[in-house]
Amino acid sequence: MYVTNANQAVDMADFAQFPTETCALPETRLAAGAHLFREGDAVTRIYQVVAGVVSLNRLLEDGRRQIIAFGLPGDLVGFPCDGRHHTDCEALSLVRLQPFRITQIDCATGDPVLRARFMEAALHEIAAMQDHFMMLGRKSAAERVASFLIALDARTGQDRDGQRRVDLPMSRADIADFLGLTTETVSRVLSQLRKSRVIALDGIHRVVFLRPAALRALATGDCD
Amino acid sequence: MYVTNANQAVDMADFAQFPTETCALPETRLAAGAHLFREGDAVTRIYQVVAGVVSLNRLLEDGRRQIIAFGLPGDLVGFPCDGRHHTDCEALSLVRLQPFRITQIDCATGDPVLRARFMEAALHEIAAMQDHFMMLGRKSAAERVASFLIALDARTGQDRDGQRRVDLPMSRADIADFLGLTTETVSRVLSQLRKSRVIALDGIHRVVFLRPAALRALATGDCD
DNA sequence: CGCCGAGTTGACAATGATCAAGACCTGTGG
DNA sequence: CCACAGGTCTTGATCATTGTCAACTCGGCG
Repeated sequence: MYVTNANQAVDMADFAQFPTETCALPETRLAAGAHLFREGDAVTRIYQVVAGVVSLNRLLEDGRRQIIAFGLPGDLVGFPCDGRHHTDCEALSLVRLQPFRITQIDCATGDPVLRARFMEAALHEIAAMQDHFMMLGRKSAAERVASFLIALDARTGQDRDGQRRVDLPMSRADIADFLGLTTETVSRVLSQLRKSRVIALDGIHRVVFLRPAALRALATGDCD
Repeated sequence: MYVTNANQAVDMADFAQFPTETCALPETRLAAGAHLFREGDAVTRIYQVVAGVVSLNRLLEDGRRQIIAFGLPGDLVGFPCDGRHHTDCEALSLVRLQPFRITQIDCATGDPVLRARFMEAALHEIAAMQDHFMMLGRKSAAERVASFLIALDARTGQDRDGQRRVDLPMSRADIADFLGLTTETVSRVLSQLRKSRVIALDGIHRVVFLRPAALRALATGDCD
């Protein structure tokens, strides 16, 4: 999952399920904290997240971390480049994944339907990453957090009592590493949104949208 | 072109030329400042840069700009998503481009060889963008500029008198919008590198690498 | 020669990072 | 069921990096 402009829905979730019957590999399960693959690993499978959340990470030698994307249900993770993974993939919760053999995609012997869907997913991935660049390069801390909440809501938000609410299945540190901020800054922005009654926090890992319009304005910088 | 870690060569340039004979469309020429396409345009062609440089841009309503990537000779630009372009594409110099019909790629009627190369290019694009995330999210201004010079050198650098030298075909503002900085900061970092004898500036648009090792150390943060 | 845009440099401000302390969950064991 | 321990989260104080605003220089071109 990447963060997009408020007015652009993230549509990875709209993808039709991959045709599992054509290449039935058993579902993989992963406990929170476990790694599915690491940067540099040879790619033999790609995975569609069925349930739970994963993160795609890159590390710098000195420990700085950037989360490239979160993998939510419906997302495809593990795009190869020259046969290798270019990120770590870590489970943030109990995760279920549907694996697909890479051989079914990258050569002429594979399934054309699967290959076409894979191509489509890769192009969506590129478009989503392009949106995310704008955020990392040009948006303020408040804009980033607001954009993140809106994007997450578009993917996994629920209606309850006429209010949108969204779970944050990841830690503040994960959010910070995704947005290019520190945990302290993420925490401060959330507190500020809470104090200004734009959101409410229902426990640490659930956000209720009190004034969605204000949040949208914040995300796009229209509040000035 | 994206900026990668210093130790990872940008390899888009290694791609075999696309088989132009299979779908011979005439080369497109574009003057500096002209737009090849804009965000939202329907995608009918994708293009391989033959000569010159283009930039792929995204804009925020308030004018903030992020350059997603520079398109250097060999690079493929115009990846579609749901049939639309998701960035503007602007020529930064006189540019020559080889167009390809999108119909040859996205459906079963297309050329399999071309489609495979397109797939490969898309996956390389994803990997390159992942590298760039680390820079925008986690690197300091000096690290970004140093990384940028090294990445550009890997693509278009020349040897002369035993020294590497690289042209900067874009303005300081373009570099800033690519790196998520301001023109002033880019200028200051370049001045500082010049004063510390890491680089020399041979005119505004040419950099000579005096101490490449120091530049590499700077790019990866090893200088501390 | 003078103009004009791009680039550079300086002074200052602001945003977000860092460092530190305290509060709050959550799981474990008595 | 409660107490404790360890991590996560929040909040405050301070600092550093980078952005902003402004002045000035440089280089190309009429």
